[in-house]
Amino acid sequence: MATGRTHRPATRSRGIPEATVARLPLYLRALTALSERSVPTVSSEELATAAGVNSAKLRKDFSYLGSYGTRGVGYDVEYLVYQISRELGLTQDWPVVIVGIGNLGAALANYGGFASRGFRVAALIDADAAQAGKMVAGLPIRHTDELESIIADNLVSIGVIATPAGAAQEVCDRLVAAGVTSILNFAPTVLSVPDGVDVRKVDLSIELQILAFHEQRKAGEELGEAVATARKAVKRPGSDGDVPAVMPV
Amino acid sequence: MATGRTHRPATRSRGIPEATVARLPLYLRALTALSERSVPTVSSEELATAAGVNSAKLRKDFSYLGSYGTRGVGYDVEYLVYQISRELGLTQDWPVVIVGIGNLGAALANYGGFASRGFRVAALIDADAAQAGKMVAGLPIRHTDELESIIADNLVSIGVIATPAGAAQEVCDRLVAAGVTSILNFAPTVLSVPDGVDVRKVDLSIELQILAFHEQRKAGEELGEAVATARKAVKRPGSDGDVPAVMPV
DNA sequence: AGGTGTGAAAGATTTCACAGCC
DNA sequence: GGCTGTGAAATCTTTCACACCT
Repeated sequence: MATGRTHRPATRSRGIPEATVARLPLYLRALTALSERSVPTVSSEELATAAGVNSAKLRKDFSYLGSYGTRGVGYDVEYLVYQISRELGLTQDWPVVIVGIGNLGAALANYGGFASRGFRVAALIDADAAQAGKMVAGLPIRHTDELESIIADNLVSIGVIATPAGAAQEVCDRLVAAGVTSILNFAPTVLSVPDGVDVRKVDLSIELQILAFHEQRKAGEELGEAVATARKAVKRPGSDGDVPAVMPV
Repeated sequence: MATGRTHRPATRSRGIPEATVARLPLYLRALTALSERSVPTVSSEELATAAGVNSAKLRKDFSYLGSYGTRGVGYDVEYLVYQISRELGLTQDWPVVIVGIGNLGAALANYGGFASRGFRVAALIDADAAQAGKMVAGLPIRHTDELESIIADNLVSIGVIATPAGAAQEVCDRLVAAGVTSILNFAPTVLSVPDGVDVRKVDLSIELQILAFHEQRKAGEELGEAVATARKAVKRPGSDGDVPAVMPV
C-alpha cells in the first residue's frame, strides 16, 4: 500500500497534523527504549501505554505516515524508529547555537538530550565579554560579536535563546538576519519574527500558572477551601502585601 | 454581570476551556507590562498583539471569565490583571519544591519568574548527600530523606522534578505519596500518577525535534534540497555512522 | 483470534461577522 | 464611530467501532 491512488487525498499527502507531529518525538523515545532492550515488535496498545497516549490516537497518528504496521502482529520497532526519525528530519545533522550562557544556557549546553539524535551544539554565545573563552560543556563561550560569522560558517538554522527577556528580541533579530529560521525561546517574551521563521516557546512560569489554576480548582471543590485558607496563612514574613514586588513574570 | 441567569449554561459556568487557561498567563504578562507603564485601558486589538494572538481569540477567551470590558473603550488594565490573577489562583501563596539540583535545577531556582506571582520556592532537594547544605539561590540544598517532612511542613502541593530521567518516577511517587498534587516534570520520561494528580511536562528535546520537522520541510520545499545536502556533508568527525551513539532522547 | 488502518461521529478550538452598547 | 461579546460556521483533534489483513 505504498503505491499511489489510495483514499488519501493527494493534495495533502505530506500534510501531517501539528498535533501528530508534536507526539512523534514521544513515540520515538518509547521506541528507542524498546530498541535498546532488543524488543523486535510492539503493538499499538503497548507502545501507546509507554508513550502515555491511547492506542486509537497512536494508530491514527501513524496512519498519516503510512502503513508501517502488520495486522495481527504490530509494528517492527527498528523500522518505525527509522521512519519516524526520517519524518522528523533527525537523520540529518542540525547544528544549533545557544545564546545566553547563564544558569539556564549552561544547563541546556550540558543537557544530554540536546546532543543526541542529530542535534549538535555548534557554539555557545554570550554578550558578556568577561565570559568569552570560558569552557562550558566542553565548548568555549564566544562573544556576541561573532554571532553572524558562527551562524554562517556552521550553516546553523536553529537558534536557542536563553537570555534575559530584555535581550531576547534583539538576539532574535540578529539570528534571523544571519539566516536562522527556527528559534526555541526560553526568555519570557513574545518574539516577533518575519513569515517563514518558526518560534517555539518554553516558558516555566506559564506552566506553573497553569498548574496553579488546576490546583486551585481542586482545593476549592474537593476540600471546601480549607487547605487554600491554611496555605494563605502561611505567607512568609516580608511579603504580606497583595502584590509581590518582584520582576514581571 | 456577576449575577446569575445569563446566557451561559449554568452547568459549566466554571468550565474554562484548557486552551484558554493556557493563554491566560500570556495575557497576564502583557497586562503587567502595561500596568507598569501606567497604561489605564487597552483594546482587544492592542492586547492581542502584545500577547501574540489575534483579537477574536482574546475576546472569546475573556468572555469565559465574564464581561470585563467596556464597549467602545476596551479593558481596564488593573481590573483585568486582578481578575486573571484570581482566576489563575495567583492571589494565594503556592509553595513549590524543586527536586534535583543539577544544572537545570539550579537554573530554575535562580529563575526570577519562579519567585514572582505567588510562587515561592519552599525548598531545594537533591539526592546527593555531598551537596546537602550548599547554598543555591539563597536556599540550602536539602537531602531527599527530608522530602516528606518538607512537603508536610510547608503544605507544598506543587513539585518540580529536574532529576535525571532514571530517578524521576521514584521522586514522583514520593512527592505524590507525601501530598503533592501538581507536578512540573523536566525529566524526559512519561510519569505515571494516580487520578487527581496533574502533570505538565517541559521537554527540551521534543521542542527541538518539532522545530527540526518544520525546518526540514522548508529546506525540502523551498530550496530544492540543496541546503539539506550541504548540511548533511558537515557532520563532525567521529559521528559518521547513521545512529549517533548518545544517551536515549 | 489478534491487531492494524480508517471512515464516521463526537468534541474542542479557532475564526467570522455582526448585533449591541458606550 | 469604535470596540466588546457572542452565536454560528469552519477547522482541527480525538474517539469510536469495525472492516480487513495475517
